[in-house]
Amino acid sequence: MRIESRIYEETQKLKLAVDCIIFGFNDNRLELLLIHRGFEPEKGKWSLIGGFIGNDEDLDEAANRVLYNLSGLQNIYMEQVRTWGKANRDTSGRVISTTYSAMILKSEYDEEKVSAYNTKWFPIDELPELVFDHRDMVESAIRRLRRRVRNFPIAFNLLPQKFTLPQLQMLYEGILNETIDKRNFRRKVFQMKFLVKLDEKDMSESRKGAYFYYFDEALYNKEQNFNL
Amino acid sequence: MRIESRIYEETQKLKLAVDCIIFGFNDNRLELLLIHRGFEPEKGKWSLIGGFIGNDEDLDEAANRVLYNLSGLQNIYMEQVRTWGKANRDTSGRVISTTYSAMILKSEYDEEKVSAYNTKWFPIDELPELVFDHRDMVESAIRRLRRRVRNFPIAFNLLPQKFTLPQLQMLYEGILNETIDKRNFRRKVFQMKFLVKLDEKDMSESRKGAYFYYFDEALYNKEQNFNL
DNA sequence: GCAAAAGTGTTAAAACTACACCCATGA
DNA sequence: TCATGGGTGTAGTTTTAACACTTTTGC
Repeated sequence: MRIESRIYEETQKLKLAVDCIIFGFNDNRLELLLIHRGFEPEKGKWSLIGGFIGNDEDLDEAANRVLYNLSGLQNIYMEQVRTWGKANRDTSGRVISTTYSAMILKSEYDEEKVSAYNTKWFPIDELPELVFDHRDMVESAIRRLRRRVRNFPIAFNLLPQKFTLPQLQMLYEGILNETIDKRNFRRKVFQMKFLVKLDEKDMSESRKGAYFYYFDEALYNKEQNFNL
Repeated sequence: MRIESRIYEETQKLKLAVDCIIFGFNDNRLELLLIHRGFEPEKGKWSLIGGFIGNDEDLDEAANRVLYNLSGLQNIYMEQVRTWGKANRDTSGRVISTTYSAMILKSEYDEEKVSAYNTKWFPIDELPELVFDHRDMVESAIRRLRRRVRNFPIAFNLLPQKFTLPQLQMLYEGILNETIDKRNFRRKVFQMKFLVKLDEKDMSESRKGAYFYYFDEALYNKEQNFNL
Protein backbone atom coordinates (compact mmCIF):
# COMPACT_ATOMS: atom_id res chain seq x y z
CA MET A 1 0.00 0.00 0.00
CA ARG A 2 2.64 2.40 1.05
CA ILE A 3 4.96 1.25 -1.71
CA GLU A 4 3.18 3.44 -4.15
CA SER A 5 3.90 6.43 -1.98
CA ARG A 6 7.52 5.44 -1.85
CA ILE A 7 7.73 5.55 -5.61
CA TYR A 8 6.52 9.09 -5.63
CA GLU A 9 9.03 9.87 -2.97
CA GLU A 10 11.78 9.01 -5.40
CA THR A 11 10.42 10.54 -8.54
CA GLN A 12 8.32 13.53 -7.59
CA LYS A 13 9.06 16.36 -10.01
CA LEU A 14 7.20 19.42 -9.04
CA LYS A 15 7.88 22.80 -7.57
CA LEU A 16 6.32 24.60 -4.72
CA ALA A 17 5.77 28.34 -4.81
CA VAL A 18 4.19 31.02 -2.71
CA ASP A 19 2.13 33.94 -3.99
CA CYS A 20 1.41 37.03 -1.93
CA ILE A 21 -1.82 38.94 -2.07
CA ILE A 22 -1.09 42.40 -0.72
CA PHE A 23 -4.03 44.61 0.08
CA GLY A 24 -3.92 48.34 0.48
CA PHE A 25 -6.56 51.02 0.87
CA ASN A 26 -6.67 54.24 -1.05
CA ASP A 27 -9.25 56.69 -2.18
CA ASN A 28 -11.86 54.67 -0.32
CA ARG A 29 -11.16 51.62 -2.38
CA LEU A 30 -9.48 48.33 -1.69
CA GLU A 31 -6.37 47.92 -3.80
CA LEU A 32 -3.98 45.15 -4.68
CA LEU A 33 -0.24 45.31 -5.23
CA LEU A 34 0.77 43.52 -8.41
CA ILE A 35 4.06 43.05 -10.18
CA HIS A 36 4.87 43.25 -13.82
CA ARG A 37 6.01 39.91 -15.12
CA GLY A 38 9.23 40.39 -17.03
CA PHE A 39 9.83 36.87 -18.28
CA GLU A 40 8.19 34.09 -20.21
CA PRO A 41 5.68 32.56 -20.16
CA GLU A 42 3.04 35.23 -19.94
CA LYS A 43 5.70 37.94 -20.04
CA GLY A 44 4.20 41.40 -19.84
CA LYS A 45 1.14 40.41 -17.89
CA TRP A 46 0.61 41.28 -14.27
CA SER A 47 1.07 38.80 -11.51
CA LEU A 48 0.95 38.32 -7.78
CA ILE A 49 4.26 38.65 -6.02
CA GLY A 50 5.49 35.10 -5.95
CA GLY A 51 8.47 32.82 -6.02
CA PHE A 52 9.74 29.40 -5.16
CA ILE A 53 10.28 28.09 -1.69
CA GLY A 54 13.77 27.23 -0.48
CA ASN A 55 14.80 23.76 0.58
CA ASP A 56 15.35 24.59 4.22
CA GLU A 57 12.91 27.38 4.61
CA ASP A 58 9.59 27.36 6.43
CA LEU A 59 6.74 27.98 4.06
CA ASP A 60 5.77 31.11 6.00
CA GLU A 61 9.32 32.39 5.83
CA ALA A 62 9.42 31.80 2.11
CA ALA A 63 6.40 34.04 1.70
CA ASN A 64 8.18 36.77 3.61
CA ARG A 65 11.44 36.42 1.77
CA VAL A 66 9.77 36.42 -1.62
CA LEU A 67 7.73 39.43 -0.70
CA TYR A 68 10.80 41.27 0.50
CA ASN A 69 12.90 40.41 -2.52
CA LEU A 70 10.30 41.36 -5.05
CA SER A 71 8.72 44.35 -3.40
CA GLY A 72 10.97 45.58 -0.61
CA LEU A 73 8.19 45.03 1.92
CA GLN A 74 9.53 43.76 5.21
CA ASN A 75 8.13 42.49 8.48
CA ILE A 76 4.67 42.07 7.06
CA TYR A 77 2.28 39.80 8.90
CA MET A 78 0.84 37.39 6.38
CA GLU A 79 -1.78 34.71 6.73
CA GLN A 80 -1.98 31.62 4.64
CA VAL A 81 -5.04 31.52 2.44
CA ARG A 82 -5.00 28.23 0.56
CA THR A 83 -2.99 26.05 -1.78
CA TRP A 84 -3.59 25.83 -5.49
CA GLY A 85 -2.70 22.52 -7.01
CA LYS A 86 -4.33 21.92 -10.38
CA ALA A 87 -1.90 19.90 -12.46
CA ASN A 88 -1.85 22.38 -15.33
CA ARG A 89 -2.31 25.66 -13.50
CA ASP A 90 1.13 26.99 -14.42
CA THR A 91 2.01 26.66 -18.09
CA SER A 92 5.72 26.68 -17.39
CA GLY A 93 5.70 23.37 -15.56
CA ARG A 94 4.20 21.65 -12.56
CA VAL A 95 3.99 24.22 -9.83
CA ILE A 96 1.86 24.12 -6.73
CA SER A 97 1.39 27.43 -5.03
CA THR A 98 0.34 28.44 -1.56
CA THR A 99 -1.19 31.89 -1.28
CA TYR A 100 -0.60 34.28 1.58
CA SER A 101 -2.35 37.55 2.17
CA ALA A 102 -1.45 40.71 4.01
CA MET A 103 -2.80 44.18 4.53
CA ILE A 104 -0.44 47.10 4.50
CA LEU A 105 -0.51 50.83 4.79
CA LYS A 106 -0.29 52.00 1.25
CA SER A 107 1.37 55.27 2.20
CA GLU A 108 4.36 53.36 3.48
CA TYR A 109 4.84 51.74 0.12
CA ASP A 110 5.38 54.81 -1.95
CA GLU A 111 5.94 55.83 -5.52
CA GLU A 112 9.64 55.28 -5.25
CA LYS A 113 9.33 51.66 -4.19
CA VAL A 114 6.63 51.04 -6.72
CA SER A 115 8.81 52.11 -9.61
CA ALA A 116 11.95 50.49 -8.25
CA TYR A 117 10.26 47.12 -8.11
CA ASN A 118 8.00 47.25 -11.15
CA THR A 119 4.98 46.92 -8.97
CA LYS A 120 1.71 48.80 -9.15
CA TRP A 121 -1.42 49.28 -7.11
CA PHE A 122 -4.74 48.38 -8.72
CA PRO A 123 -8.22 48.89 -7.29
CA ILE A 124 -9.71 45.43 -6.93
CA ASP A 125 -12.46 46.07 -9.43
CA GLU A 126 -10.03 47.32 -12.02
CA LEU A 127 -7.51 44.52 -12.10
CA PRO A 128 -5.55 43.91 -15.28
CA GLU A 129 -5.30 40.49 -16.81
CA LEU A 130 -3.41 38.22 -14.47
CA VAL A 131 -1.23 35.22 -15.21
CA PHE A 132 -2.32 31.63 -14.66
CA ASP A 133 -4.92 31.23 -11.93
CA HIS A 134 -3.95 34.37 -10.05
CA ARG A 135 -7.37 35.81 -10.64
CA ASP A 136 -8.94 32.92 -8.73
CA MET A 137 -6.38 33.35 -6.00
CA VAL A 138 -7.28 37.00 -5.66
CA GLU A 139 -11.00 36.33 -5.53
CA SER A 140 -10.53 33.66 -2.93
CA ALA A 141 -8.42 35.98 -0.82
CA ILE A 142 -10.99 38.77 -1.09
CA ARG A 143 -13.75 36.45 0.06
CA ARG A 144 -11.64 35.38 2.98
CA LEU A 145 -10.80 38.97 3.83
CA ARG A 146 -14.47 39.96 3.80
CA ARG A 147 -15.30 37.11 6.13
CA ARG A 148 -12.47 37.78 8.54
CA VAL A 149 -12.71 41.52 8.67
CA ARG A 150 -16.05 41.21 10.44
CA ASN A 151 -14.71 38.99 13.20
CA PHE A 152 -11.13 40.00 13.73
CA PRO A 153 -9.47 43.37 14.18
CA ILE A 154 -7.34 43.05 11.08
CA ALA A 155 -8.57 45.98 9.06
CA PHE A 156 -6.61 48.41 11.22
CA ASN A 157 -3.51 47.30 9.33
CA LEU A 158 -4.81 49.29 6.40
CA LEU A 159 -4.99 52.52 8.38
CA PRO A 160 -2.39 54.66 10.07
CA GLN A 161 -2.01 54.17 13.81
CA LYS A 162 -4.21 57.16 14.46
CA PHE A 163 -7.38 57.19 12.44
CA THR A 164 -10.85 58.69 12.62
CA LEU A 165 -14.16 56.88 12.75
CA PRO A 166 -15.27 58.21 9.37
CA GLN A 167 -12.04 56.76 7.98
CA LEU A 168 -12.69 53.43 9.62
CA GLN A 169 -16.21 53.31 8.34
CA MET A 170 -15.15 54.13 4.81
CA LEU A 171 -12.57 51.39 5.07
CA TYR A 172 -15.22 48.84 6.00
CA GLU A 173 -17.50 50.09 3.27
CA GLY A 174 -14.67 49.76 0.79
CA ILE A 175 -13.72 46.26 1.87
CA LEU A 176 -17.24 44.92 2.09
CA ASN A 177 -18.44 46.89 -0.89
CA GLU A 178 -21.61 48.00 0.85
CA THR A 179 -22.81 51.09 2.67
CA ILE A 180 -23.13 51.04 6.43
CA ASP A 181 -25.37 53.12 8.68
CA LYS A 182 -23.22 55.64 10.47
CA ARG A 183 -24.94 55.52 13.83
CA ASN A 184 -25.16 51.75 13.96
CA PHE A 185 -21.55 51.46 12.96
CA ARG A 186 -20.38 53.80 15.68
CA ARG A 187 -22.49 52.08 18.31
CA LYS A 188 -20.97 48.72 17.43
CA VAL A 189 -17.49 50.14 17.51
CA PHE A 190 -18.02 51.65 20.96
CA GLN A 191 -19.53 48.49 22.39
CA MET A 192 -16.20 46.90 21.77
CA LYS A 193 -13.88 48.56 24.20
CA PHE A 194 -10.58 48.67 22.41
CA LEU A 195 -10.76 51.87 20.41
CA VAL A 196 -9.20 54.67 22.43
CA LYS A 197 -10.20 58.23 21.70
CA LEU A 198 -7.52 60.88 21.53
CA ASP A 199 -7.88 64.56 22.30
CA GLU A 200 -6.68 65.38 18.85
CA LYS A 201 -8.69 66.00 15.74
CA ASP A 202 -7.99 65.36 12.11
CA MET A 203 -8.76 68.70 10.52
CA SER A 204 -7.73 67.70 7.03
CA GLU A 205 -10.99 66.19 5.89
CA SER A 206 -13.58 68.56 7.24
CA ARG A 207 -14.10 71.93 8.85
CA LYS A 208 -15.35 70.46 12.07
CA GLY A 209 -12.64 67.87 12.31
CA ALA A 210 -12.94 64.27 13.42
CA TYR A 211 -11.38 62.85 16.56
CA PHE A 212 -8.50 60.47 16.21
CA TYR A 213 -8.67 57.00 17.74
CA TYR A 214 -6.20 54.20 18.02
CA PHE A 215 -6.61 50.47 18.32
CA ASP A 216 -5.40 49.16 21.68
CA GLU A 217 -4.35 45.56 21.22
CA ALA A 218 -4.05 44.86 24.94
CA LEU A 219 -7.62 45.97 25.50
CA TYR A 220 -8.75 43.81 22.61
CA ASN A 221 -6.98 40.78 24.02
CA LYS A 222 -8.95 41.01 27.25
CA GLU A 223 -12.25 40.32 25.58
CA GLN A 224 -11.55 39.28 22.03
CA ASN A 225 -15.07 39.71 20.94
CA PHE A 226 -15.16 41.46 17.65
CA ASN A 227 -18.16 41.91 15.46
CA LEU A 228 -18.67 44.55 12.82
CA MET B 1 15.30 39.92 -8.51
CA ARG B 2 13.68 37.00 -10.21
CA ILE B 3 17.04 35.30 -10.70
CA GLU B 4 16.92 34.03 -7.19
CA SER B 5 13.62 32.36 -7.88
CA ARG B 6 15.12 30.80 -10.97
CA ILE B 7 17.80 29.19 -8.89
CA TYR B 8 15.21 27.56 -6.71
CA GLU B 9 13.44 26.45 -9.83
CA GLU B 10 16.48 24.40 -10.74
CA THR B 11 17.42 23.06 -7.37
CA GLN B 12 14.30 22.75 -5.29
CA LYS B 13 14.47 19.47 -3.38
CA LEU B 14 11.33 18.95 -1.45
CA LYS B 15 8.30 16.73 -1.57
CA LEU B 16 4.67 17.54 -1.42
CA ALA B 17 2.23 15.31 0.40
CA VAL B 18 -1.42 15.26 1.32
CA ASP B 19 -2.87 14.12 4.63
CA CYS B 20 -6.51 13.23 5.11
CA ILE B 21 -8.47 13.93 8.24
CA ILE B 22 -11.45 11.59 8.21
CA PHE B 23 -14.21 12.26 10.70
CA GLY B 24 -16.83 9.78 11.80
CA PHE B 25 -19.49 9.79 14.46
CA ASN B 26 -20.14 6.99 16.88
CA ASP B 27 -21.53 6.56 20.33
CA ASN B 28 -22.31 10.30 20.39
CA ARG B 29 -18.69 11.17 19.92
CA LEU B 30 -16.69 12.57 17.06
CA GLU B 31 -14.07 10.11 15.89
CA LEU B 32 -11.06 10.15 13.63
CA LEU B 33 -9.79 7.47 11.30
CA LEU B 34 -6.06 6.88 11.75
CA ILE B 35 -3.63 4.47 10.21
CA HIS B 36 -0.88 2.48 11.82
CA ARG B 37 2.46 3.58 10.49
CA GLY B 38 4.37 0.48 9.43
CA PHE B 39 7.67 2.04 8.41
CA GLU B 40 10.42 4.28 9.71
CA PRO B 41 10.71 6.92 10.92
CA GLU B 42 8.16 6.87 13.70
CA LYS B 43 7.21 3.32 12.82
CA GLY B 44 4.48 2.00 15.10
CA LYS B 45 2.89 5.34 15.83
CA TRP B 46 -0.44 6.39 14.44
CA SER B 47 -0.75 8.78 11.58
CA LEU B 48 -3.20 10.53 9.32
CA ILE B 49 -3.82 8.83 6.02
CA GLY B 50 -1.31 10.49 3.77
CA GLY B 51 0.97 10.13 0.80
CA PHE B 52 2.83 11.96 -1.89
CA ILE B 53 1.28 13.76 -4.78
CA GLY B 54 1.86 12.58 -8.34
CA ASN B 55 3.55 14.67 -10.99
CA ASP B 56 0.53 15.07 -13.18
CA GLU B 57 -2.15 14.88 -10.62
CA ASP B 58 -4.34 17.66 -9.26
CA LEU B 59 -3.76 18.19 -5.57
CA ASP B 60 -7.41 17.37 -4.86
CA GLU B 61 -7.16 14.18 -6.85
CA ALA B 62 -4.05 13.17 -4.98
CA ALA B 63 -5.95 13.39 -1.74
CA ASN B 64 -8.62 11.11 -3.11
CA ARG B 65 -6.20 8.61 -4.54
CA VAL B 66 -4.17 8.45 -1.36
CA LEU B 67 -7.28 8.02 0.71
CA TYR B 68 -8.52 5.24 -1.54
CA ASN B 69 -5.22 3.40 -1.63
CA LEU B 70 -4.67 3.49 2.06
CA SER B 71 -8.18 3.04 3.35
CA GLY B 72 -10.40 1.79 0.56
CA LEU B 73 -12.61 4.85 0.91
CA GLN B 74 -13.87 6.05 -2.44
CA ASN B 75 -15.83 9.00 -3.80
CA ILE B 76 -15.41 10.96 -0.62
CA TYR B 77 -15.93 14.69 -0.80
CA MET B 78 -12.95 16.34 0.82
CA GLU B 79 -12.19 19.95 1.52
CA GLN B 80 -8.76 21.45 1.74
CA VAL B 81 -7.89 22.67 5.20
CA ARG B 82 -4.43 24.19 5.06
CA THR B 83 -0.82 23.54 4.17
CA TRP B 84 1.87 22.73 6.67
CA GLY B 85 5.32 23.85 5.70
CA LYS B 86 7.71 24.06 8.64
CA ALA B 87 11.13 23.12 7.34
CA ASN B 88 11.66 20.37 9.88
CA ARG B 89 8.14 19.10 10.34
CA ASP B 90 8.87 15.68 8.86
CA THR B 91 11.97 14.00 10.24
CA SER B 92 12.42 11.88 7.14
CA GLY B 93 13.17 14.82 4.88
CA ARG B 94 11.69 18.03 3.58
CA VAL B 95 8.02 17.41 3.11
CA ILE B 96 5.27 19.98 2.82
CA SER B 97 1.81 18.64 3.39
CA THR B 98 -1.63 19.88 2.51
CA THR B 99 -4.42 18.61 4.72
CA TYR B 100 -7.87 17.64 3.51
CA SER B 101 -10.81 16.74 5.63
CA ALA B 102 -13.92 14.68 5.10
CA MET B 103 -16.86 13.36 7.06
CA ILE B 104 -18.06 9.86 6.46
CA LEU B 105 -20.65 7.46 7.73
CA LYS B 106 -18.75 5.23 10.07
CA SER B 107 -21.08 2.30 9.55
CA GLU B 108 -20.02 2.17 5.92
CA TYR B 109 -16.43 1.76 6.92
CA ASP B 110 -16.72 -1.42 8.84
CA GLU B 111 -14.60 -3.79 10.90
CA GLU B 112 -13.49 -5.65 7.83
CA LYS B 113 -12.07 -2.60 6.10
CA VAL B 114 -10.52 -1.38 9.29
CA SER B 115 -8.53 -4.54 9.80
CA ALA B 116 -7.67 -4.94 6.12
CA TYR B 117 -6.09 -1.51 6.02
CA ASN B 118 -4.55 -1.26 9.47
CA THR B 119 -6.73 1.68 10.28
CA LYS B 120 -8.61 2.42 13.45
CA TRP B 121 -11.24 4.84 14.73
CA PHE B 122 -10.36 6.97 17.73
CA PRO B 123 -12.62 9.37 19.62
CA ILE B 124 -11.09 12.81 19.20
CA ASP B 125 -10.40 13.23 22.89
CA GLU B 126 -8.65 9.89 23.10
CA LEU B 127 -6.17 10.15 20.29
CA PRO B 128 -2.95 8.17 20.48
CA GLU B 129 0.40 9.77 19.92
CA LEU B 130 0.61 10.96 16.34
CA VAL B 131 3.60 11.33 14.06
CA PHE B 132 5.19 14.66 13.22
CA ASP B 133 2.79 17.58 13.38
CA HIS B 134 -0.32 15.50 12.73
CA ARG B 135 -1.70 16.50 16.08
CA ASP B 136 -1.67 20.16 15.05
CA MET B 137 -3.27 19.22 11.76
CA VAL B 138 -6.07 17.45 13.57
CA GLU B 139 -6.70 20.31 15.92
CA SER B 140 -6.78 22.78 13.08
CA ALA B 141 -9.25 20.60 11.19
CA ILE B 142 -11.49 20.26 14.23
CA ARG B 143 -11.57 24.02 14.70
CA ARG B 144 -12.49 24.44 11.08
CA LEU B 145 -15.15 21.76 11.32
CA ARG B 146 -16.72 23.44 14.34
CA ARG B 147 -16.84 26.73 12.50
CA ARG B 148 -18.27 25.32 9.32
CA VAL B 149 -20.80 22.97 10.81
CA ARG B 150 -22.79 25.96 12.05
CA ASN B 151 -23.06 27.57 8.65
CA PHE B 152 -23.14 24.78 6.14
CA PRO B 153 -25.15 21.57 5.95
CA ILE B 154 -22.12 19.34 6.10
CA ALA B 155 -22.81 17.41 9.28
CA PHE B 156 -25.40 15.28 7.52
CA ASN B 157 -22.52 13.37 5.98
CA LEU B 158 -21.97 11.82 9.37
CA LEU B 159 -25.51 10.45 9.57
CA PRO B 160 -27.41 7.91 7.51
CA GLN B 161 -29.76 9.33 4.86
CA LYS B 162 -32.67 8.93 7.21
CA PHE B 163 -32.05 10.24 10.68
CA THR B 164 -34.02 11.51 13.64
CA LEU B 165 -33.85 14.92 15.26
CA PRO B 166 -32.50 13.53 18.53
CA GLN B 167 -29.73 11.94 16.48
CA LEU B 168 -29.01 15.20 14.71
CA GLN B 169 -28.90 17.10 17.96
CA MET B 170 -26.56 14.60 19.56
CA LEU B 171 -24.35 14.90 16.52
CA TYR B 172 -24.13 18.65 16.93
CA GLU B 173 -23.51 18.32 20.63
CA GLY B 174 -20.75 15.84 19.91
CA ILE B 175 -19.08 17.98 17.29
CA LEU B 176 -19.34 21.24 19.20
CA ASN B 177 -18.72 19.62 22.54
CA GLU B 178 -21.52 21.53 24.22
CA THR B 179 -25.11 20.85 25.17
CA ILE B 180 -27.89 22.43 23.18
CA ASP B 181 -31.42 23.26 24.26
CA LYS B 182 -33.76 20.78 22.61
CA ARG B 183 -36.59 23.18 21.85
CA ASN B 184 -34.37 25.92 20.51
CA PHE B 185 -32.52 23.42 18.37
CA ARG B 186 -35.69 22.05 16.86
CA ARG B 187 -37.07 25.50 16.18
CA LYS B 188 -33.92 26.50 14.34
CA VAL B 189 -33.96 23.32 12.31
CA PHE B 190 -37.56 23.85 11.27
CA GLN B 191 -37.02 27.46 10.31
CA MET B 192 -34.70 26.17 7.67
CA LYS B 193 -36.92 24.43 5.22
CA PHE B 194 -34.83 21.60 3.94
CA LEU B 195 -35.42 18.83 6.44
CA VAL B 196 -38.25 16.64 5.22
CA LYS B 197 -40.22 14.59 7.71
CA LEU B 198 -41.06 11.01 6.90
CA ASP B 199 -44.03 9.02 8.10
CA GLU B 200 -41.70 6.47 9.56
CA LYS B 201 -40.34 6.27 13.05
CA ASP B 202 -37.08 4.99 14.44
CA MET B 203 -38.23 2.63 17.20
CA SER B 204 -34.77 1.42 18.12
CA GLU B 205 -33.83 4.17 20.55
CA SER B 206 -37.01 4.71 22.52
CA ARG B 207 -40.44 3.29 23.23
CA LYS B 208 -42.19 6.24 21.73
CA GLY B 209 -40.03 6.35 18.63
CA ALA B 210 -38.67 9.39 16.82
CA TYR B 211 -39.67 10.43 13.34
CA PHE B 212 -37.17 10.07 10.55
CA TYR B 213 -36.15 13.06 8.46
CA TYR B 214 -33.93 13.47 5.45
CA PHE B 215 -31.91 16.38 4.14
CA ASP B 216 -33.23 17.68 0.83
CA GLU B 217 -30.36 19.29 -1.01
CA ALA B 218 -32.56 20.88 -3.68
CA LEU B 219 -34.59 22.62 -1.00
CA TYR B 220 -31.41 23.79 0.67
CA ASN B 221 -30.08 25.21 -2.58
CA LYS B 222 -33.10 27.45 -2.97
CA GLU B 223 -32.30 29.46 0.13
CA GLN B 224 -28.87 28.45 1.31
CA ASN B 225 -29.27 30.03 4.63
CA PHE B 226 -27.99 27.75 7.29
CA ASN B 227 -27.46 28.59 10.89
CA LEU B 228 -27.35 26.19 13.79
C1' DG C 1 -48.79 1.73 35.50
C1' DC C 2 -44.29 3.22 34.95
C1' DA C 3 -39.87 4.24 32.93
C1' DA C 4 -37.66 6.51 29.13
C1' DA C 5 -37.12 9.21 25.40
C1' DA C 6 -39.93 12.34 22.04
C1' DG C 7 -42.23 16.21 21.41
C1' DT C 8 -44.15 20.93 22.24
C1' DG C 9 -44.69 27.32 23.59
C1' DT C 10 -43.85 31.29 26.01
C1' DT C 11 -41.39 35.08 27.82
C1' DA C 12 -37.50 38.21 28.66
C1' DA C 13 -33.25 40.02 26.99
C1' DA C 14 -30.25 41.27 23.46
C1' DA C 15 -29.08 42.52 18.85
C1' DC C 16 -30.22 44.62 14.76
C1' DT C 17 -32.39 48.00 11.49
C1' DA C 18 -34.05 52.20 9.96
C1' DC C 19 -34.17 56.82 10.33
C1' DA C 20 -33.22 62.86 10.85
C1' DC C 21 -31.42 66.57 12.96
C1' DC C 22 -27.85 69.58 15.34
C1' DC C 23 -22.77 70.81 15.76
C1' DA C 24 -18.31 72.92 14.82
C1' DT C 25 -15.54 75.12 11.78
C1' DG C 26 -13.12 77.61 7.79
C1' DA C 27 -14.01 80.09 4.08
C1' DT D 1 -23.61 83.04 7.08
C1' DC D 2 -23.33 79.05 4.90
C1' DA D 3 -21.54 74.79 3.18
C1' DT D 4 -19.42 70.57 4.69
C1' DG D 5 -18.66 66.63 6.98
C1' DG D 6 -18.92 65.04 12.23
C1' DG D 7 -21.59 63.63 15.67
C1' DT D 8 -25.80 61.94 18.36
C1' DG D 9 -30.76 58.78 20.15
C1' DT D 10 -34.96 56.23 19.69
C1' DA D 11 -38.44 52.93 18.41
C1' DG D 12 -39.86 48.66 15.99
C1' DT D 13 -38.35 44.17 14.72
C1' DT D 14 -35.84 40.08 14.89
C1' DT D 15 -33.03 36.83 17.14
C1' DT D 16 -31.56 34.46 20.97
C1' DA D 17 -31.77 32.14 25.56
C1' DA D 18 -33.93 30.10 29.31
C1' DC D 19 -37.17 27.14 31.00
C1' DA D 20 -41.14 22.41 32.28
C1' DC D 21 -44.63 19.62 31.18
C1' DT D 22 -47.30 16.14 28.20
C1' DT D 23 -47.17 12.17 24.96
C1' DT D 24 -46.28 7.57 23.41
C1' DT D 25 -45.04 3.07 23.95
C1' DG D 26 -42.89 -1.51 25.52
C1' DC D 27 -42.22 -3.76 29.39
